[in-house]
Amino acid sequence: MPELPEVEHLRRTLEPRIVGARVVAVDLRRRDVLRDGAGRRRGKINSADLLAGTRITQLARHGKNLAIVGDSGRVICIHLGMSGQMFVRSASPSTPPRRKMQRDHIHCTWRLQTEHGDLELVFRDPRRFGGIWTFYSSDLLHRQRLCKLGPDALTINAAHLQRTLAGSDRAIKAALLDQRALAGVGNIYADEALFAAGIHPRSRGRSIPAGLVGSLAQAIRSVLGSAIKAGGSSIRDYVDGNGSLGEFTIQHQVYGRGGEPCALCGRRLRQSQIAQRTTVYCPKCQRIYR
DNA sequence: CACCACCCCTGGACGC
DNA sequence: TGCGTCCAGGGGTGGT
Repeated sequence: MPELPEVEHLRRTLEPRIVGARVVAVDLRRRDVLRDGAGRRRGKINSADLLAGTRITQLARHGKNLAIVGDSGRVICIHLGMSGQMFVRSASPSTPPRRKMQRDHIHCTWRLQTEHGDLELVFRDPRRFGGIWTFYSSDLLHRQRLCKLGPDALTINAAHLQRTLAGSDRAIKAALLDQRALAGVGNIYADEALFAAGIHPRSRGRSIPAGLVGSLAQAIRSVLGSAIKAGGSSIRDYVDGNGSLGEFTIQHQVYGRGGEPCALCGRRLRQSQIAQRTTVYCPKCQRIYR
């Protein structure tokens, strides 16, 4: 399940391969992965909306969103949801015949001309929680979509996190998952950052001492930063821009380890539901502030 | 406004 | 082996 580190690693692996490439054709196999604000996109779509005819100039990321910018000014924004993948493969000489039943879950492909030959960029998403948004300009991407998100979690500082949490009555875990407050943290890294900062996930935001909010901001940056270095967590469906599984090197301290002993104190890690998400924490190392 | 439950969707794990 | 059931979760929507 891709969160910020996986999307950033994806951006870094795609960038050297596709920036500078020309998009010569787009094959949209499933229209309903195209989104427009809220739900499925209505109305006509032409391939220029999906960057056909442009040269890719830039890959950008905010939170879990990946933006691909073309020299026409147009931008597509990809969100991987739970099971989305973007990867590059060598282009087949001719388009294979489309089967009646599409079972590979590949919803869109872009044929790219590069100085090293033809490539195919692929968007695949079995569970279809992800999607593709199209914009006429970077400016519109920001004004219509990214403006709804909080600051990127990699750059979060104590002052901003403090401001966000100041009036919050809800569980800190729920606040960290709220992309309007902070963009990029998902279930895995929320649990890991709270463990690293020694804060119980059910603590109320407003009750956490300011100094500890600073430690939490630091923990968020640090947990995300080391996950990026390791190439993402590679749980389940994640692959990078080359289609490779990640390193599997990240040792999660709490995520997915309910019932196992805490790495610090040896107590059994507890598991419960907070904000509709499975949450794992150490009842001894993580203090609750009510 | 703040917060929360529900829903979308599929593959994989598990029980029988 | 095969089938049914349950579960994972990001984020939008609608209710309180």
